[in-house]
Amino acid sequence: MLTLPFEENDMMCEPPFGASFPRENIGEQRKQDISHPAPDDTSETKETEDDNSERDEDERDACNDENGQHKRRGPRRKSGVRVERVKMRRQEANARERSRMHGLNDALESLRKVVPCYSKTQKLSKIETLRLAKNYIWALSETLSAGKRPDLLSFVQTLCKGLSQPTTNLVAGCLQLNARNFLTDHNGDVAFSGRPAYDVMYPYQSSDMGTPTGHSTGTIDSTKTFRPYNYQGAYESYYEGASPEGSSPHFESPLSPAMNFNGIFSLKHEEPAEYGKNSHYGMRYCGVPTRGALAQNSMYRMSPDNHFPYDLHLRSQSIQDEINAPFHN
DNA sequence: TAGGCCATCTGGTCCT
DNA sequence: AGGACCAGATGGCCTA
Repeated sequence: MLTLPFEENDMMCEPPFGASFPRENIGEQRKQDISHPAPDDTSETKETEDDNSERDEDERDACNDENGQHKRRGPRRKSGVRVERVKMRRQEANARERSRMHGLNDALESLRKVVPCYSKTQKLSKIETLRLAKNYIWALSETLSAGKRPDLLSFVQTLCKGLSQPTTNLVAGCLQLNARNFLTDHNGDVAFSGRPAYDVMYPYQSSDMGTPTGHSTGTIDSTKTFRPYNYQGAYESYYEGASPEGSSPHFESPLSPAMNFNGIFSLKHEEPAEYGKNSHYGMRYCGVPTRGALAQNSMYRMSPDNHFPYDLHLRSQSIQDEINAPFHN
């Protein structure tokens, strides 16, 4: 049984109209008044109206029965069949609608996994996911057009534009968490200690990047301008001697987030098994470095010594404080 | 308890 | 006619 019995649905839809009527959408009420004849004092559905019409018909039948007896006429029976069919179609439509919404939610979940902050335990709301995704695209575009390495703080501030305070905190928390992987050196510059944040969150086999599963667009080909970059290999080799994860979160997963850049982003993320444990959130640096033409002025360029593509300027004070500053004004 | 978020139902509209 | 899409309504759940 996919839905509640029809009668129950009717009951659900029969609260007094005035009692539940919005709230704030006066303008929409006008719109609704145009498209929907205003119900008197109920929000009965069309189906209930059908039922009412049936009842009315019954009453008319009863009234028209000169003998004072209930008479069932032909058309009445036909109407019952029709109503049954309407009910069935309505239930089928409900099932389709549920399925459609599930598909939409699946897509949204996929989106959650490729935006910079993902937690299985503390999911971003739908609206925040969309906002963050938009900001993320915007931030990456800005960075690419700027042609230089982004400042982490400004990058995150762009990410957090328009986001709610809780989401901002979450994103900032992601960065702070992963910022622990970075230690400032004596010059105040940033040196990386341990695996890069991305890698920490998404460990994968080096070979996976070359042959990403799913919708990879980046065939490794030396003739191509862009080619998928093997984060793992580069970072592992570069930070080989660095301290291990230490206290940073470590997620064991054979899954690989394939990220290829071929003029467009092609992101693939599969959820690490350990993801979300201990309330850890992942900040993934989804910029894709190349060794080709783009690399010339790109912040994604991987220098010969394989520096981390992001120039991280971690100040003494909390990143989160700075990010949150606009909210306190 | 109020408010936010979500799933579901529902009817309207558009398209095939 | 029927399906897809959309938006409004509603109730449940959760959290501050």
